[in-house]
Amino acid sequence: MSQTKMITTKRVTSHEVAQQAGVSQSTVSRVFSRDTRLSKTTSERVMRVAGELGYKPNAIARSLSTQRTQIIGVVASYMTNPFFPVVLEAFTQRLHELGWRVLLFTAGKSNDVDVLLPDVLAYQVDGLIIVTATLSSQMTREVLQRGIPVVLFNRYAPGSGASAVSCANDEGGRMVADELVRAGHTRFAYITGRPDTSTNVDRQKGFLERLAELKVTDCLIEPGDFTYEAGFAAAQRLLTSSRPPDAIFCANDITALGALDAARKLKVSVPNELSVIGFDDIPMGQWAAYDLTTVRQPLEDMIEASIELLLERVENTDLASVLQFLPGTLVRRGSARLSP
Amino acid sequence: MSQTKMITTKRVTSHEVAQQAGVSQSTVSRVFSRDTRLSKTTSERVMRVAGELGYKPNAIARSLSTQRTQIIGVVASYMTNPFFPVVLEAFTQRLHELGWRVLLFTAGKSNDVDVLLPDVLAYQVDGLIIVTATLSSQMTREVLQRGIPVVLFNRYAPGSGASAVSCANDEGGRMVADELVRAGHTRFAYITGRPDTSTNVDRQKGFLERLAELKVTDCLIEPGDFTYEAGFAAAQRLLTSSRPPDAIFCANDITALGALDAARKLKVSVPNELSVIGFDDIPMGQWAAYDLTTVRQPLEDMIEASIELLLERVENTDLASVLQFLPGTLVRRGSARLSP
DNA sequence: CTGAAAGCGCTTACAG
DNA sequence: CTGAAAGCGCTTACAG
Repeated sequence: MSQTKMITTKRVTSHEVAQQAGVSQSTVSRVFSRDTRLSKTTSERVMRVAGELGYKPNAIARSLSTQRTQIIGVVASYMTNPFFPVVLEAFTQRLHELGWRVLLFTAGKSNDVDVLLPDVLAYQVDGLIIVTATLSSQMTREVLQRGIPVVLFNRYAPGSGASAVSCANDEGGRMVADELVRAGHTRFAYITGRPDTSTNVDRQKGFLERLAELKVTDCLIEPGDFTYEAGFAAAQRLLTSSRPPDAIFCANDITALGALDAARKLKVSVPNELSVIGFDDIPMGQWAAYDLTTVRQPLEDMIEASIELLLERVENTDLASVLQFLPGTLVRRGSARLSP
Repeated sequence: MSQTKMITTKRVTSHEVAQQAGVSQSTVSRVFSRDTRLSKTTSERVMRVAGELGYKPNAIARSLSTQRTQIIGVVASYMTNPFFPVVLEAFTQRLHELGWRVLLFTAGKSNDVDVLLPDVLAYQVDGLIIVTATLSSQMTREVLQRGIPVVLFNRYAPGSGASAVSCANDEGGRMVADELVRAGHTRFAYITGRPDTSTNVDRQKGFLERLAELKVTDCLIEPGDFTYEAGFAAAQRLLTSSRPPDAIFCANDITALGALDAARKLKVSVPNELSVIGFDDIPMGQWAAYDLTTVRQPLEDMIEASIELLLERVENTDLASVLQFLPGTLVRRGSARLSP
C-alpha cells in the first residue's frame, strides 16, 4: 500500500538519487562504491533515497568506467556427461559468491571455441575458464595478449600460456592398475575417451605404464569417446571376444556405466567375473544399479584452485601461467573386486 | 612471422582505428554497426585497418550507448537432474546463434532467486529466463516494472505477469492413465515431485482425474522430490507394502529410474509384474539398463517458443504475458506393459 | 568530507 | 556519404 506506485519503466540513475537526496552525483557514486571518507549521515540519507527510488548502480556503466566488468567467461559443453553440469553449477555458484558474474558460452558440434571467442572478447570479460573443448594455441595467445587470463579446467596445454587445473590423471591410472593387479586380475582392458584429450591420454598412459611396471602385458585397448554408448559398445566387443578381460578400466564414469550395462546384458557377473572401474565419481555412479568403483576427482579443490589461479591473474596480468594437478582418490564400491 | 608483433595489452578502440584509417571515429562506428549509407571504399579500408589492429567493438560501451546489452539472464539450477543441463545448453546455443549472450545464475540451496535478482538486474539484462526455481510474484512484478520481460520455463505463475512455456503436464498425466488402464493395470501409484511445483501438481492432477474418469480409485500417492533417491525409496515402500501396485507413474524420469532400480533390487519383474512410466525423456532413459517408457517433453519447441516469447517482449514491452502449453508425446519403451 | 569535471568507448541525431 | 558533438551512467583524480 505504498504511496509511490512506480509504474514508470524508466530506470533510475545516480543523478536522480543525487537530486532527491540533495547531494552531488559523485557522492551517490561514492556511497555505492563503499568509499570510506563519507559522513554517516550523508551516506544513510543517500541509501534511504536510493531504496525508495529502487536505485541500483548500473554495472555496465561501472564496467566502462573502471575497465573491469567483473564478468568471467565460461565455455562449457558436453552437458550430456553429468560431470560437466556439476562443474558448471559449482563454478557459477562460487564465482557469484565472490562477486563475479558468469557469461556462459557453449561450444556445440558446429561452433568451435575459436569461433566463439570474438563474442566472448567483445563483452570484455575479465577472465576466461574453459571447461570443455580446447582453445587453439593461437587463440589462447590472442586472448592472453589482450590481458585476459585463461584457465583450462580438466585439461591442459603446456606452452600455450594458459593456466590449467586438472586431476592427476596419470597417477589415477596408475592407482587403478595397482589395485587391479593386487586383487589378482590378469586380463586387462582400457576403454578410451576421445583420443585427443589430455584427460584420456594421461589416464591411459598411467594405467599402461603401471601395468608394464608390474609385468603385465595383457591389456586390450578399445576405442571410446567418453559416452555411455561408446562404453556399452566397447565392453560388448571386449566381452564377446575370444579372450574377454576380467578387468576393465574406463576413461570416465559414463563410459563405465555403459560397460556395466553391457556386462549385465551379456550376463557377465560383476564383480565376480569382471571388475569395472571408472573415473570422475559422478552422482550416478552411486546408484544402486551401478555402485561404481571409480577414481574421484577432487572437484571442490579443483574448482577452488581454478578460480584462485584465474583471479590472481586478473589482478596481476604479469603472473606466469601455472599447471596444477590435484590427486584423485579411489572410491571403492561394488563394481570391482579389490583387495581391502 | 608477421611483422607487427603485438605485445601490448592495451585494447584497441575505434579512435585508433579511425586515426589509422584516416576517418572519423563515427565512421568506424558506422562500419561496425552495418550502417548502409557508407561508401564501399571507406568501409573496406576501415575493415582492413581494424583487422590489422585486431579491433573489436566494445560491447559494454555499445550497451551503455544503446541501452541494450543483448544479454539474457538465465537462472538455472538442479543440475543433477539431467533434464536441466540439456535445457541450459540448448538455450545458450540458440540464444547465441540469434546474437544474444547468456549471463548465468544458479539458485543454490541457500540463495533464493529473489536474492540473486539485484545482481541480475545490475547488469541490465534485456530479458530473463527462469529455468528452475520460482520467482516470488513480488519480484516478478519488480522486474517487469523495469521493463525486463520474464519467461518461466517448465513452470508457470498465472497473474504474475511473467510469460511461461510448459509442457501440457496435465494432458501428459491423463495420457499415462489412459494407457495404463487400457493395458489392464489395476493397482496404481504416483510418486510425486516437489509438491510446490506446477509441474508436479499438473502431472498428478491429470493422472488422478483421468483415473477417476475411468472409474479407477485404487491409486496410492507416494511423496518424492524429483530425485533418483526419492524415487528409489518411494518405490521400495510401495513394492514392499501389503498391496503393491502393478503400475507406477513417476513425476519425472530421474524418479522413475530410481523406481526401476528399486524394483530390480526387490526382484520385481519389469514390465511383467510392474510397469513404470516417467516424464521428460532424458537421455538416460534410453540406456539399456532402464529402457524407460516416458512422456517426452517437446524440448526443442519449448525452447524455441520461450525464446520467441521473450524476444518479442524485449522488442515490445507492452505485449501482454502469455502462457503456452505444448503437448508431450508418449515414448513406448520396455519399462511398461502397454497395449500397442 | 564533498563537488565539478574529465573520461571510459561506443551510438546517433544533426548538419553539411 | 561523413564529421563534430552530445550523451549513455558510472568512477575517480583534483580541488577545496
